[in-house]
Amino acid sequence: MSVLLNPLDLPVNQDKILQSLIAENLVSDPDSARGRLLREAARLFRDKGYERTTVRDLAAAVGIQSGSLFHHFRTKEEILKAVMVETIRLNTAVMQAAMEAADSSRDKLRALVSAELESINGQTGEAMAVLVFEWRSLSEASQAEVLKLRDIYEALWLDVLSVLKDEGALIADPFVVRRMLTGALSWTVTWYRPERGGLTREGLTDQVVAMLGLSQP
Amino acid sequence: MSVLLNPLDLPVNQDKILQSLIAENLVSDPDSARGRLLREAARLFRDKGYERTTVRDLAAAVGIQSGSLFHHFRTKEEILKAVMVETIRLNTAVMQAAMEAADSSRDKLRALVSAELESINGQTGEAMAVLVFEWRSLSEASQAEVLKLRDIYEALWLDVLSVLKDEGALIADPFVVRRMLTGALSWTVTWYRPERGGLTREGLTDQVVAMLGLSQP
DNA sequence: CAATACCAAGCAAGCGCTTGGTTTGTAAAC
DNA sequence: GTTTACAAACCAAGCGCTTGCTTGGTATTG
Repeated sequence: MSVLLNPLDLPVNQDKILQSLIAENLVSDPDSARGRLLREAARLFRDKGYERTTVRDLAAAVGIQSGSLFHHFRTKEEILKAVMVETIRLNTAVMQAAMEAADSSRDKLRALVSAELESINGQTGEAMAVLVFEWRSLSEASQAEVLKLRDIYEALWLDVLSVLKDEGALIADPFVVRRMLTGALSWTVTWYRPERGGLTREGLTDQVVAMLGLSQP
Repeated sequence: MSVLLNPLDLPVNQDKILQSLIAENLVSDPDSARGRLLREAARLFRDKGYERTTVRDLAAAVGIQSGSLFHHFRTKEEILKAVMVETIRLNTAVMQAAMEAADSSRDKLRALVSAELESINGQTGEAMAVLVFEWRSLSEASQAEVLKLRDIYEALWLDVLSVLKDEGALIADPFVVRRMLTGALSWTVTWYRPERGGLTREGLTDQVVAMLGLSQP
C-alpha cells in the first residue's frame, strides 16, 4: 500500500508539499499560465542557455506573442529568478521533510542524498540545471536574494554532516564534503539517465553513501 | 633542489610540456598575440559567460579594435573552441606525464586527482571553468571535435580506475566514480581558494583519495 | 615590396522591451 | 437573464540599441 503510493521509496509525499506551497503562494501552480511559462522557461534555459533563449522563444513555447510576456514578468531576468527561487523553495521543503522523516543522522544524510538526486534528475531537473549553469546570468542583486534561500537549503546539509562528524562517523571536514557532494550530485545531470535502466536512483544513492565510508554503522 | 623546482610537488615539469606543445603548434605561445587573446578570452568567458562577452570586450582586453579580431579568428565561436581545444591538449599532456611518473595504480590515481585539481585551480583554471560552464555555447560540430579530445583525456582516468577495480581496491563502478570525481573536482572552482590559506592542494587531494577509500594500501 | 596586422566606419540582423488597442473572463446592476 | 462595467490577458507593430561581422584602406614588419 505504502509501496504503491511511494514507488520510489520517497519518505515524503512530494505532491502534498507542493500543494501547500502553492496555497501559501510560494510556488506557482504548474497548471496556471505562470507555472506553465516557468516550466517551459526552465527547459529552454537548460537546453539553450539563458542568453540564447529569446523572449520570442519563451512566448512561442506557451503560445503567446513576445510582448505579452511582459504582463506576467517585468523583465526576462525576472523569469530566470522566478525559476530559481521557486525551485529552491520546493526542494528545500521536500528535503526538510525527507530529513525529518529519518531517525539516525546516517539515515538523514542518505535521505538528503536521495532527495537531491531526485530533485536534480526528476521533475525539477531542468530548473536545477538552470540553477547550476545559469547562475552568472542573474544580476548581482538577484544573486544575493537567491543566495539567502540557498543558505537555508545548505544549512540542512551542514547540520547533518556536522553531527556525523561529531559522532566520529565522518573524518573529513563537513564543509569540504558538502561541496564535493554538491559538485558530484549536480554533475549527474550531465550523464545519469535512470530511464535507460541500469543504475536506479537508490543504487546511485548507495554508491554515494558508500563513497563517503558511511555505508556500515 | 628538486623541491625548489617543484614547490607544489608536481611530479612533472609543466613548463617543458608547454614548450614542446608550442613547438608542435598544438597550443599557442602565451606571449604571442594569439596566446594573449586566448588567455583574456578565457578570463572574460569565465567571468561574464560567452554570450555576455562581446567581440568588443575581447578586442579591448588586448587593446585592438573589434574588427581586427577577425584577422586572427574567423568567428567568435572559433575563439571559444580554441580556448577549449588548447586547454584540453595541455592538460592531457600534463596528466599523462604525471601519471606515467607514478608507479602503483594507487599513486597514478593520486597523481591524476592532484593534476586535475591543479588544472582547475591553477594557471588553466579560467579555461577549465569555460570548458565546464560554456559547453553548450559551442556549435554541435565543434562539440563533436572537442569531445574527441576529451575522450583521450577521459581514457587516462578510466584506465587507472579499471585497474584499481581489478585489483579489488575499488568497489564502485569506474565509470560512476570518474563521473562523480569530474563533478566534485570541477565544482572546486566555485569555492576552493588555495591562496587564502587553509587547505592546500595536496591536502585537498588527500581528502578526495580518502573519500574513495584508497588512502591506505 | 609583399605579407601581416591593424583601424575607422558601418551594415544587417536580432535583441529586450514598449505602445496602443482588442479580446476575454467575471461579476455586479438592472 | 440580459446588460454594463472593468480588469486581466493578449495581439500587432515596431522602436532603439547592441550584436557579430564586413569592408576598404593604412601602418608595420621582415
